[in-house]
Amino acid sequence: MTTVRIPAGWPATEERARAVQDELRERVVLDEPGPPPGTGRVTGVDVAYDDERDLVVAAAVVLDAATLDVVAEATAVGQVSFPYVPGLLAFREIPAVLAALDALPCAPGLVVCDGYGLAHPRRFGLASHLGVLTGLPTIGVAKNPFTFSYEEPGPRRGSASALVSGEDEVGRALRTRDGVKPVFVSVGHRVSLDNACAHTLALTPKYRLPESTRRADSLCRRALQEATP
DNA sequence: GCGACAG
DNA sequence: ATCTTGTCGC
Repeated sequence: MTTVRIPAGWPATEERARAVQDELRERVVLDEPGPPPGTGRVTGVDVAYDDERDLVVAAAVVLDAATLDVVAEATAVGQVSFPYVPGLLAFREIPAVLAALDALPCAPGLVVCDGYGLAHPRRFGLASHLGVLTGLPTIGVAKNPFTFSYEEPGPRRGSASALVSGEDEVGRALRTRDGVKPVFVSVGHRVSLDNACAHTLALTPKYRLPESTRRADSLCRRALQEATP
């Protein structure tokens, strides 16, 4: 397990963090379709915390997109770099996620984040931010609708409806399993919304959440246990 | 002003 | 995120 380094100039206040989002937002690429589902590699990233010691552990798990077999994995531990503030999640999670991605022995391909991308108060969520910093194609798959509204999609797997912020469609509520609560998909960087949903469906042959995030979630929890006496 | 609010 | 056992159902 490698160690997290907090990037130079990492914001220390909410005001500065919002300014960074407003600045980096300009660099998001939204006009690329992204890699075709079922090809190449897909990497799930997730983070776990120990609030007692202000510890954070991130995991990155690389899957073969066709078989969903694990190809590689890496973890990173470090000190928490920012409190949890709705809308500023990226500043809490990204340093650890970057360290885990750096520790991988191979290229990650498409990165699937636990959270949002475009669906964000300033249109620059975790997935967008990670995409801009790494240049990698990214998407966000969240478990909750955050502050957004949506119409309940149809009951079957594959049904989807718009995730709405005012006038804009910022993502999609996507049913990944029959009769189960939808997930909330949004674009991060260099991937279209249709393609992001197709990837999400390809990653959910058995469970509600993408196999990538399930793997990353269990790995970072295990690693946190081992890092905590 | 008050409440809600990804993880 | 995290605290947490058993339990209902395929």
